[in-house]
Amino acid sequence: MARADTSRADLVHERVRTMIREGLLAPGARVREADLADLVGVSRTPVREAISRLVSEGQLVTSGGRGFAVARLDRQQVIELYALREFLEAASARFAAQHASETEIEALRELLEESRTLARDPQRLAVLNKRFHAAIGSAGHNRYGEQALSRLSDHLALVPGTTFEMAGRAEIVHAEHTAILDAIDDRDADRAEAAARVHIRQAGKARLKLLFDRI
Amino acid sequence: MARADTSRADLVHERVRTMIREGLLAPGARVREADLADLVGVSRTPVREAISRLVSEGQLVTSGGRGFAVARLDRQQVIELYALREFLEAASARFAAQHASETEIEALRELLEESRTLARDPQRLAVLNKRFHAAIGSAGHNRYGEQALSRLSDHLALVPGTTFEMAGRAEIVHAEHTAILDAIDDRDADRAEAAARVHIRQAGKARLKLLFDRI
DNA sequence: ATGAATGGTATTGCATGCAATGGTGTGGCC
DNA sequence: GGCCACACCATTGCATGCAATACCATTCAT
Repeated sequence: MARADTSRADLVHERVRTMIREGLLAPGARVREADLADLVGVSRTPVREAISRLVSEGQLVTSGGRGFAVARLDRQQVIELYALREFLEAASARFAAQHASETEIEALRELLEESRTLARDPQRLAVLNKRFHAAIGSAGHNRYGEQALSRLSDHLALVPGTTFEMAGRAEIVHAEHTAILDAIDDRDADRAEAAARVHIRQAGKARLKLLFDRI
Repeated sequence: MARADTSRADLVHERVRTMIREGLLAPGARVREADLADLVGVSRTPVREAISRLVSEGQLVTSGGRGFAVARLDRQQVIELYALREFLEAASARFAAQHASETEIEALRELLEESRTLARDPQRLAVLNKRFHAAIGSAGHNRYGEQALSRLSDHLALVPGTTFEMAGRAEIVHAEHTAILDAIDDRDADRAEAAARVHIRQAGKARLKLLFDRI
């Protein structure tokens, strides 16, 4: 079985990522090789490969001497994460302004419409928000940028809560997203980059405020 | 043996990275699990973990149905790499301007001096150049930024040749590095960011020219 | 009652063995 | 002489088994 479009290790890796993203595996939660092996129905060997990758990616940490745990970010890490995100989203927006196809821009427009009209609850808005940023990343047609962004998004999933719980946040985000998309649509790379940067700076501020209030 | 400061998988991973960085493993070179296991003196299990990580990082690719090979970047990938690098180095420079200690700035100054006075051959200059950029990354005190930069540097190692082979390149690089460091020293984040961006754009142009000429 | 020592146990780290797969070389046939 | 088929072999994917370790609970002594 030297071939398989997706190895069992990939399966486990993806499964854990999803579980973290969906909150089934919260920061600090313990992760055991044998448990994962049972859950996915494979032996410990591919599980180890997946875990090894997740540790090197920073999603899991080796918990003392006793197994692994989902990483838990401290305040400083969240600050650093958003500081870098400012640049990565700015890069994405610029690339999208330069390289997005008309179809991709339309898809972005639809995502924006959906979050404005259909979505009310914070959870759904948070999902749509993630999709919007991922779609910009993919519209930039830069493999390295997209991968860096996807990894950063994995790390963001380790920060508890969503800023969409805050009153008025949805409207602000919508306005900022619109500004980014309009700039991309106009093929104005500088403006797209600047708009993305402003957006992430505001998002970071909101996030830290939320984190500070609830801790 | 549930504890070891560095597992055998880490050892293999680091070893391969180093071999690629130092050119012992050129892009396209075949990589076999058993060979690596013999080389490092471990069994195939930790080797597989390391390879799995290297593949997910993009350093290795699964070569058809037959084993692995060191990744080979095409022209488009090099373009994308430098497009992203512009942003990551800009981020690094900004962070360094904001957070570098005086000691770190002094170390940067010394690296610059060394490459101006001591180094003549392209290989040595390329090494010093890498160290300079890595030092800026580390002086920024942003874990995520530093890791993203280190990963990008691994990818750069997959591009053959060095621009320091080009006549007059050393002087240009030195001037641009000086501009970045001066801005960091002045704690002028905007200027540092802009200078880094200009530098990488020029570096990218030089790199593509070199690649185009030799292919 | 509290602290320290000790044995048991949960859990990882690694090696080995086996099966599956795809390429590669060889021989036969047209 | 060229082409196709077949068998072999190299190489990976995975499961299992064993050893080592650090935690945890329990017990004993003070």
